[in-house]
Amino acid sequence: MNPTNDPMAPSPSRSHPPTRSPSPHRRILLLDCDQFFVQCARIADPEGAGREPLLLVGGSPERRGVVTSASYETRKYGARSGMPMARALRLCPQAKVVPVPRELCGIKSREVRAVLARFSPVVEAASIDEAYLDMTGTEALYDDAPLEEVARRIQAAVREETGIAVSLGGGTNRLIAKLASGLAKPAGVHVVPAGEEAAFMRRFTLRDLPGVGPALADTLQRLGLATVEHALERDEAWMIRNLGERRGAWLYRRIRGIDSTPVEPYVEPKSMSREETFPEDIHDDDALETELFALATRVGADLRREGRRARTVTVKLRDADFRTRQASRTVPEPLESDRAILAVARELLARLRAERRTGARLLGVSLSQFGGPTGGQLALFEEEAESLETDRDRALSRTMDDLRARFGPDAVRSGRLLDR
DNA sequence: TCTGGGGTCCTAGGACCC
DNA sequence: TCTGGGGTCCTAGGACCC
Repeated sequence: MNPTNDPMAPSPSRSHPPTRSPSPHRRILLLDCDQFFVQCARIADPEGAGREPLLLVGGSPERRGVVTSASYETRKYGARSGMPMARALRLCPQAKVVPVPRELCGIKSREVRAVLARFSPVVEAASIDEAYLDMTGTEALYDDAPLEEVARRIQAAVREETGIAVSLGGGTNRLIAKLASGLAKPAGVHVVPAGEEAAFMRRFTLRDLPGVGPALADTLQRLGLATVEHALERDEAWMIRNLGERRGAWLYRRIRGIDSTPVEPYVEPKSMSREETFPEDIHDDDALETELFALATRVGADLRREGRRARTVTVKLRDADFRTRQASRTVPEPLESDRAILAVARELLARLRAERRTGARLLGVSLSQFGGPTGGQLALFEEEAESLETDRDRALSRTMDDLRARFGPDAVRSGRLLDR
């Protein structure tokens, strides 16, 4: 099967400028900032972090932190992002540990995106340090230069204007671009020509594929499959029999380099959350409620800042033994006030605590189901909705937001919003 | 080794409706 | 009395990504 003839591929028109020679396939780039948080930490502190090759960016071991980004030099010792900082430091004791420079990372990320916006009208920020660009139909803009040449221009512009070193992968779809970017690092460009997708895929292990994590890799290993090469020998029916309808069909396409997922400039968020891992487990219910209050008001402020309301509140609790449990409740009328969010969250936390009473390692509050009320059932629950949140609650939360905006986050010590 | 914080998507069962 | 199928919503848990 030829991935470039994928009938699911979106038409390349959209808002693109007219093109002299419309290409029969898409041209997709993935830009990935090299060790992004390490680069930001070095820009933030040129004299300190900037001069230290052995640099680990992330949470301190005392706070049970993990590595957010490990410098290339520390990776030689086995340090990796996502690893507990305590372990990374055992592997590389000479390393300097610095916290993530959050604000600067946000600034740099926006700067990079601003550069990319000049190169394509279709840019999707996949994460703080990654973006997909759909370059389909922009050939004329770049004098029909090959995709690789365009990628190098983007790379140079980003470096010049933001000081951030990036790698780019390119191909006829997102999967190919993503895998190619891995080969491009550090500070390189790798473009897979149209028509060579299937051959390109043969070099990877199954675990290399985005979407294949430890669990699926394990399952596949038990089925006798470790590499793309191996998996290509099985037909689709075999995949579906062993992995299920959806996953089987998905993997069958994936190992052939087929991916019709479009590049989407903006996707509405579906949830927002705040959570915290405590330096030490919390056993006391009152202390836990104090943390719940802080988290609920933070996520509530986030919600109102985005002008949203939410119908579902979820409380997440991680016990001392790392078992994670959650409880959620969906109400008929969307909420936005701290008092209402907190009222639901307290009830959910009480339920989780009643089911299992051990030390709490992590607590989180998440909001989802944004938007209007459900139809139909509305009348039935009007009274309950009214008791959950009143105009007065909403007004109070907005006032608090204003005060914090004017006088700082600690301006208002709102004692017991809990009790009205 | 001792495991962050912010997300997305999928599955599966039960309730409820037609 | 016993037995349908499909759709949607809600809840809980898990996999996965950066």
